[in-house]
Order: sequence, then C-alpha cells, then structure tokens
Amino acid sequence: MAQKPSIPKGTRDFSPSEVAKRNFIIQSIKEQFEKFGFQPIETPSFENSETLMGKYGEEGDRLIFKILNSGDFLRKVDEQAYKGKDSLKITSSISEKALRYDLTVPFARYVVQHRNELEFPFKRYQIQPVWRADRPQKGRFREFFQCDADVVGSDSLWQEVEFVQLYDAVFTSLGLEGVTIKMNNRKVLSGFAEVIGESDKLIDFTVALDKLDKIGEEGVEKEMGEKGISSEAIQKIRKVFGLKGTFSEKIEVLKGILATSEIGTKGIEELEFINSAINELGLSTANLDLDVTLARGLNYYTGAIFEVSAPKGVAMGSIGGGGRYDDLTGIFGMSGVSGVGISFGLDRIYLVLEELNLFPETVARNIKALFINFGNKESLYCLKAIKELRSAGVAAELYPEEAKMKKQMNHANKREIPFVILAGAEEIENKKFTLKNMKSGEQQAVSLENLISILEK
RNA sequence: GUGGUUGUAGCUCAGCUGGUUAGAGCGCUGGAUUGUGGUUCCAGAGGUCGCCGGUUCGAACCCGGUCUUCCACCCCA
Repeated sequence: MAQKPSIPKGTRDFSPSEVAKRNFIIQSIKEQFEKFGFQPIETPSFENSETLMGKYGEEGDRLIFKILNSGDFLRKVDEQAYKGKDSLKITSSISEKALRYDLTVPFARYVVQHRNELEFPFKRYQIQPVWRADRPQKGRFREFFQCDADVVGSDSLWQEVEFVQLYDAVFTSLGLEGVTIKMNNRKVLSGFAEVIGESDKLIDFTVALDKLDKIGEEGVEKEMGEKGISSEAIQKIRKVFGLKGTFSEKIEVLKGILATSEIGTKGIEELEFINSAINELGLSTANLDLDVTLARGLNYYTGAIFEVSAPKGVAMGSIGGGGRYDDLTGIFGMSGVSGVGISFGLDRIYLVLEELNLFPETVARNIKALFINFGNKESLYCLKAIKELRSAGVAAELYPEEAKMKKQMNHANKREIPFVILAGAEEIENKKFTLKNMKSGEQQAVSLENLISILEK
C-alpha cells in the first residue's frame, strides 16, 4: 500500500456504532428542545469574515479558520502590507470567508438579517459543526458539534428558569444523573469590581477569578496583583473566594458584600428569582449551584451565566454553557434585543456517557435476520420472504454470495444478527423456513406467517 | 501561539548499549468440517519501524526537521 491516507489534526472519522451513539444524544436533545418550543434553523458552514472577526476577542480571531480566496488572490494584496510581512493585513485581503466558530454569532446575524420575517420572542435551536484552529486535547477538537438553544426578544427571567429546566430535562433523558448546573451573573461580577474600586479592570478581574478552582486562592491573588489590581482591593474580595453553603446561604452573604453596588444587587436579585423558582418547580436529576467564580470567556454575556459540569468523579471540562447577552444583535446594528441561550457539548457528553457506560445497548440499528444463500433458486425464494418481512417492518437481508455456510454464519455472528434463516431445497418443497436463533443455537421450521410474527416482536 | 510527550503488523504492545532475515497476543485468510457460527487443532498472509534528511562500516534505536497523538499553559464545548 502506498502512503496511508490521513485526516487533519483534531478531526475524526465516525464508525457506524459511534454515529449511532451520537445520534442517540442528538435525538434526545432535539426531542427536549422541541418540547420546550424551540424550532430548528441551519446556517452556512462559512460566513463572511467580517461577520465573525472581532466577535470573540483577539484570541478568538486567531482560532478562526480562514478560507483562502479563489483566483489570483496575491495580485490584490496591499503592496505595503506584503513587503512588511503584516500577516493581519494580508489575511484580510486574501481571505474574505471563514468557517463558523460557534453558532451564536451566526444566529445573531440570522436574526438581524431576517428580523422582519421573525415572530418575537424567537426561539430557535441549531445543531451543527463548528471549527476552531485550536490545539487538540481530550474532549477538544478542531471540528466539533454544538447544540444550541436560544431565545431572542424577551427580557423575562422566566427564560432563564426554563433553560435550567431544559438542561435538567436533557441530561435526565440521557440518563446522565447528578450533573451540576452552575450559575452566576455578570452583574454580580461587575458589582464585585465596583465594590473594590476596580471597575475598569473587570475583564482581568473575572478571568483571574474564574481560575479559582484550578490555581487556588493564592494563584488568583497573584494573578490579580500582576494585572494591576491593588492589594486593598484583593483584600476586600477575599471572602468571596471561600464562599460556601447552599445557594440561598451564598446569596445572603453576597447581599452584604454587594450592598453598596446597585448593579451587584440587581444581579443578586436575578439569581434569587431564578433559584426560588427552581426550588418551587423542582429538578429531576440535576443540581443547581451558585458559583460566583464562573466567568466564561465570552465577553458578550450581560446577565445570567451558565455552565454545566459532569457528575462528580468524571474528569471532563464543562459539558454545556450559556447565558444572557442583552445586546448580541447590537454588533450587527440591531440594538435593544435581549437574548439568552445555552449550548450542549455533544462530543464531551459522548465521552462522559461512554465513560459511565450509559449508552443503551439498543442504540445501534441492526437487521433482525440474515438469510443464508444457497444459490439463485433458493435466493429468489428467500427474497420473496424478505420482501414480506420488510413490509411488515422487519429489517432483514440475504447474504449476497453463495459462500460456504461457515463463512455466512460467521458473518451473522460478527454483525451480531440475532437470527439466521436457512431455506434450501427441502424448505422450498415444504414451503417452510428454518429459523435459527444465533444466541441459543435453537432452530425450528416455520411457515412464512410464523416467521413474520416471530421476528416482528 | 508557548512548553513537553507519542508514533513498530488491522488492533494492543515487546524489541537489550546501534550489530545478520524486526517479534508476541488478538484479529484476518485457508484447512480439519461440501446444510450449521461461537470452542479446539493445523497452516498461511500481513511491516519502507510516521515521513524527510544527517551521523555511522552498520540505524526501529543516535541527531535535526516535519507531520501526528496525548498533556500542561493560553483559551474554550
């Protein structure tokens, strides 16, 4: 064989059984999305560069896959930029399209572009691949699926409440019990920065705070210091680090800390509203927790922030996230439309279900019976039966070659086909079929009617 | 983008300090067994040792580059 073919870094092929399992997850998610009133849309794999660039911060721009222009693109490159090896400028002149980086920004574009056709509040879901030029790691790929549900055009906090319920419904239906839905509010984070007098360093502050569970209190304080946050400010915020207890207990502590901040107090009220509603409504298997260190990377969140982590004991990053962004469509010139949404990380959920052995055995579609091939005359007899079986809803097939019995039986074994049917000269004469159960080894001669009724079960 | 790590048969992996013709288990193909699979026994096929270059009388092994894998940052699903 010549040089073995390969696929690019961070991409994957999916085998039949993997596709079956992925479809199982996607089906469960879709079912819940639709139960909650979301409708599917799809957007193109690639967008105009200007739609994506600059929407995810500097880091995000670096991770966007750019598509090279067709034709003699170098001719149009700015001479100055080319000579100065200015990659940034050259990129914008040789690449006008880029692969989508997430589903939220294309959705914002969609809403603005179709604003006059949409009925608000508009609830959509979208399950499509996205691409990031990231370094792959466990559960991190360069091509992966996102499953998003968003509502635009409603400020109501009941939306947040419904999203918590939606998370619970999806993970419950997947059999993944004990996930933790962590919640925070951007306004609380702003409140912290305000209270300690470092409002202008909000981003640096939240990025450092977000790392608490990873680098510990000392690490966070060190990083905040490095970013120019004063030690008095850090002193003031320390008690937030060790915040413990139930959702409501944490709320009470935070009320005290943020009493002087209007925006912080607003954030607390929102969290309290959602929590008490959820307490009243109840969750099936998920837990709701308040995590004030939750910041998440996306800068466009303005209210609630969600992140879902796998049940304890499973080493996996977040398996879902989301939040409210009051002005997402503002970046496309349509302001005053509030949106809130959540996302499911399909690939990570897959890994978690696999690790916990939670895929039902029945996810893989398989045929019920294989007919052994004894020759052309017998095959025709079999195919007549197969036709009847199929129209009765039973998946069955004929082994295509008149191969040795051993080979045909083996094939059925490998494919884990539960029944094998033999029909040779003798069966044809008696208008019967020999049905063999591959598990028990038992076999019996049955009529076509019996065959159908047995396999229909 | 930074630092590290990995690559040998279809799969999981051995392979000594650089020394003839690179091995095992599983899997695969054929036979024992021409209408009965899984167990057993016998035989066989299958490798440019990721790729390119260098050092050496000699390289799977040492050196450089490159691709890939996984990991820690960065960031994030």
